[in-house]
Amino acid sequence: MTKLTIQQIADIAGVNKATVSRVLNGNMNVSQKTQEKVEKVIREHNYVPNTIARGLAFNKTFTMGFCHDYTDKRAFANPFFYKMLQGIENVVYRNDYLFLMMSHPTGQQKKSMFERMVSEQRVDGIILPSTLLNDSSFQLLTANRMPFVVLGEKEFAHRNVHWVDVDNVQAAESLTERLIGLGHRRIWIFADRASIERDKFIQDRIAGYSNVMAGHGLPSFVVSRLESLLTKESGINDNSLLPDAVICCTHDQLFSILDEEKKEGSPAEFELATFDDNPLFQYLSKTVHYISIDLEQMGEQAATLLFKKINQEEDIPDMIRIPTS
Amino acid sequence: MTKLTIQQIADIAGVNKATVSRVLNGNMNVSQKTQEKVEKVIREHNYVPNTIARGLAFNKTFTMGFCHDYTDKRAFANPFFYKMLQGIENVVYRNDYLFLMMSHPTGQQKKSMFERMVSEQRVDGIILPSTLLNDSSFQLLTANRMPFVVLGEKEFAHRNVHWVDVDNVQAAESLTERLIGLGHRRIWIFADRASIERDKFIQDRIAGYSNVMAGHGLPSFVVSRLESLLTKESGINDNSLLPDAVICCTHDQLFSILDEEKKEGSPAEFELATFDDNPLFQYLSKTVHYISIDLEQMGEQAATLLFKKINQEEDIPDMIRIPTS
DNA sequence: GTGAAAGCGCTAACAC
DNA sequence: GTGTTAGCGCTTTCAC
Repeated sequence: MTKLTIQQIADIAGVNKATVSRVLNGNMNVSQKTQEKVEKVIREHNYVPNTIARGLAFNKTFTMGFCHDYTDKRAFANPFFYKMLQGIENVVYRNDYLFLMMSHPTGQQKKSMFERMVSEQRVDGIILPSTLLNDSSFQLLTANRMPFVVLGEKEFAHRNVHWVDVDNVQAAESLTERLIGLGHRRIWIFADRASIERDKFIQDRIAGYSNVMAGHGLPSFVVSRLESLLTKESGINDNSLLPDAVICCTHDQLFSILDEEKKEGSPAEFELATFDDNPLFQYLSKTVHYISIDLEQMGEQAATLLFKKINQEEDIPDMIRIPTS
Repeated sequence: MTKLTIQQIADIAGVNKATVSRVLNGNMNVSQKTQEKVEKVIREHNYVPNTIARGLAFNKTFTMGFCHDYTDKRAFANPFFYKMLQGIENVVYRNDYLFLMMSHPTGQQKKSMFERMVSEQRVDGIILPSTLLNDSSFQLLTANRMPFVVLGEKEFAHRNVHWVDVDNVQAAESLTERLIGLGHRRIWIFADRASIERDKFIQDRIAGYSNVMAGHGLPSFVVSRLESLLTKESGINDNSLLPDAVICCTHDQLFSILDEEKKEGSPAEFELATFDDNPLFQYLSKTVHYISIDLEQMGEQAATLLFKKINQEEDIPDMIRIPTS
């Protein structure tokens, strides 16, 4: 049994292939009787139309792509990343599209799958993480008139680029409120100096933290040196001068504190908090407070936005912020 | 600048589109002069042929797919998984194919992307993990004459299925040799009862371990209860009756031992060993010996095998075993 | 060596 | 309501 074509179905049903096409596409100009007859044949023969040919006729692929860089292991290690993919798929489904993933490894001489997919027009639109948006990928996308949506922090400034990102200010606010609610008063925030200047999301997190601290009449402390957090090296013995809780802006920082504690042998006397969950947390001796981000919603928003671009709708928001909980 | 077609290139170059096609496909029936002229136009206009149309003419997609189940987070959490994808891409490249990934989540009512990709013939072949091969996926693949290769342990017995797997016997042998080389003599192997009976890869690992132990005149101990490994509950105080090294057949078991040690507060006095690396290992207080598997090679082998099937070559091996180091 | 024309499987504009 | 035909962008006979 070789793959059936629309012509064969038409022959079996004793109609023209155009009629079969009409049935397939829910065109109303078909009599009840013919429709049922054709549907019966389709069902009995398990006929599935060839989307390649369909795409050629429509000049569409009915496919949405997601691009990742698998040299960036962090994303994949995060199980919530899959929640986001799930969110995208939900929306892709509703639009009867296919969803596929492709790679765009950094630092390769040959064309990445991303570059090929875009230049060969194998997808109607692409979702990509902000880490992959740079001059060259932007050029490629626009030169090929490929609609795209970016996930993550907005580093690459350009008009006509659409973003979906987490609301980091709000996230930091909620997290700080939570720690205060737990009775903490000497809450510090830990971020490295370079990223404070460079990364918008770090600045947002610090801003959210400061807002809440100020609102409660508490002082803010932004520290960027690991040593200042640890009793021994700071030489401070008076615990009241040290934090009772530390918010780490990134997971790397959180782990650096834990590593240091392990080396010193004695756990510092403060609680830890950070953004987003991590599968490692359950294996740690210390409890880590974190604020979780609804990545499924983030995926859904990104896909919805991309469909709007694909369908050339008006009034597309430049940026969507996902709240946290 | 809208997307160029072969016809436009032909017009610009002042030749027939068939000639352009011949140039694109390296057909030799083109004069040196014409060829250079056409190539120049192609280069100057950055023309990339539409693979969808190309595929329609060839009745091929020039695309290889990889299917995963993102409800199974283990695979993705393992950074070496990407080494495998890299291996696949290497081979896919050499064959001038595209490579894409799709999902096949378990327990969904609607058709998965995998099911759609297969039934709509969007790929020429598929690589899938053994966890996803079952009666229904097998049916679908064969009904659509879709070539496929399975990665991982051979659970689903069926003629005409091709597998690429790790050589678990050899892996266990190397690991055991290593531990003996480190001076260990009372080496035990830990595997849960159900999987000893059910899983071929566990049986292979135990076999490899037993071979080497026997070869050194040492006794083999296969244990499947956690308690028998831990001093306190076994009530044994004589350390010489307990192991000095334990090989865990799975990472789950390794972590169950670590959890138990943490609860008891005192680390057991034996070393741990297992198969395959894990990003968590560096965060553990205890050193874990492991044997690493060349997943890049595994990916390459799988893709090579799949191309052989796609090209309907003869003499395709049913199964390829990847050695470990 | 090159061009003209048919065809891959499908959709859509136009007849009837 | 249904059939006919042209065409999506490409490859591939088959002429010349």
